Amino acid sequence: MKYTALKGVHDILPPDIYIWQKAESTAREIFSAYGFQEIRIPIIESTDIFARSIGETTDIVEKEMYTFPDRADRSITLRPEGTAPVVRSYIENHLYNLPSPQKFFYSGPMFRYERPQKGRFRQFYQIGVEAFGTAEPKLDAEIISMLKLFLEKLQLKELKFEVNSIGCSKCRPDYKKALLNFLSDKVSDLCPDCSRRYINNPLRILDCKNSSCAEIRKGSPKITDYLCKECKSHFEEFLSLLNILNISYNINPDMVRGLDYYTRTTFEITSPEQLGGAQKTVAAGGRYDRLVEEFGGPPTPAIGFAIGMERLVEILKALNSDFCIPAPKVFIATIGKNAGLEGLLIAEKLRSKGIRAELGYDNASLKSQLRRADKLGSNYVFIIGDDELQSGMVKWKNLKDGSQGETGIKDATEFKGLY
RNA sequence: GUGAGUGUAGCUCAAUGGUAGAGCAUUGGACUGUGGCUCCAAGGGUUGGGGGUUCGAUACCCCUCACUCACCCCA
Repeated sequence: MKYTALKGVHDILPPDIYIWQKAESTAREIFSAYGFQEIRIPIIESTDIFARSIGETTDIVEKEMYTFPDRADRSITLRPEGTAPVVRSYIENHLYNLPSPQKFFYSGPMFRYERPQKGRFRQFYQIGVEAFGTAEPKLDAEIISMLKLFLEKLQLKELKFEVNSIGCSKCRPDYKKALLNFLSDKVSDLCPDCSRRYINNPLRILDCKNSSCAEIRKGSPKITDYLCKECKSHFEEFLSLLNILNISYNINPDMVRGLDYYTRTTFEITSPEQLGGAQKTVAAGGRYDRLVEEFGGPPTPAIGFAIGMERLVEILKALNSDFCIPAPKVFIATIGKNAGLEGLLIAEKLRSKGIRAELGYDNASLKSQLRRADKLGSNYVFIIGDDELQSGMVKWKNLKDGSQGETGIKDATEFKGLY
């Protein structure tokens, strides 16, 4: 094959596209009900927007970004995630002058240069939301509830909600110190990755899947025991609201998100492994109360999440949820040139009324036209040949029950079966 | 970046070193103007690419490319 898609990118074709559309329209419907408005952000940004927000030492920034110089030698990056561009836009367009909180959603492709596998791609799609301007835990709970409602609308019930609080700039250093202290005499027993993390990013040791590391960190201090007064009460209120909203969740004190900007609330929605492969996180997010300020905006607490569309769609397919594939209302089979013209006129009239009408082509035999009508799932066929032109009638046939009859050519477009 | 597996028809897969096949799909016919079911037929292949061993390679060896899965990381 001469031309193939690049590694880790893929075409989304029918019939899968209907699952995507269903997920997207459901997101729009639910998110709008919560007051989230769509914003469209660029796919390319200055590299430092991502480097500064996600964190210089994270894997995303260190080795996964599609970064290249443009013609004027500026460093450009294909967005690996949506939060940083939305924050940039929020500040650049002075959206903080609008009444708070401001709530947005976006949808589109993200890019990360990784080895592809099930549920992980170089170009992948996210639907994400970001809400700015209040630190109240009510917003955190509302957002989780919105996500739950969205998933329920799509008939997904087997997903698990995990929540945690990773504190703030005040309390996290204390916890980090306690963790380092706990691990100090065990560093040599950690896996090579984790001994590196001990230096750059000790919190990440918590979610290492290596079984010996899991053993070593048994009995390690928990972040939730080290939260400062404010973070602690924020977390407790958040949890009590989840209870009031009847949302079941696990507190997972080992869940550390991979991006540097997170503070306080973090959460993940995961699927059972048999549904989505090893990449089981379908949606994830958290608070980033300092990021707007760090980007040069006014101090503005914020929270958001992103849904991995490919992973979501994979689960929907595994669950065999049925999504309707649009079928034509009527297929117009014609025999001969004159009848072909008459069929074209009828089809055009129906289409202008928004009714999907298909035509037979290429002088195909009536049989093959009917076969095609059947394959398309058409409800009705109209049959027009010389006999019909003579008598001024159209033969109709209902392909679902096999009934047939005649109607005048003049009022074929009013045929009751089509409405 | 690391490791493993797989590449044969549009798809799913056979062919144990001896003439590349089946099912499904496609197109046509049986049924000259009536779909689905059935039967018949046809089209469709440089066996991913390159090299090697051999009288002979889809099969064995080497290289390469692609895909898949997993690690890592993340949505």
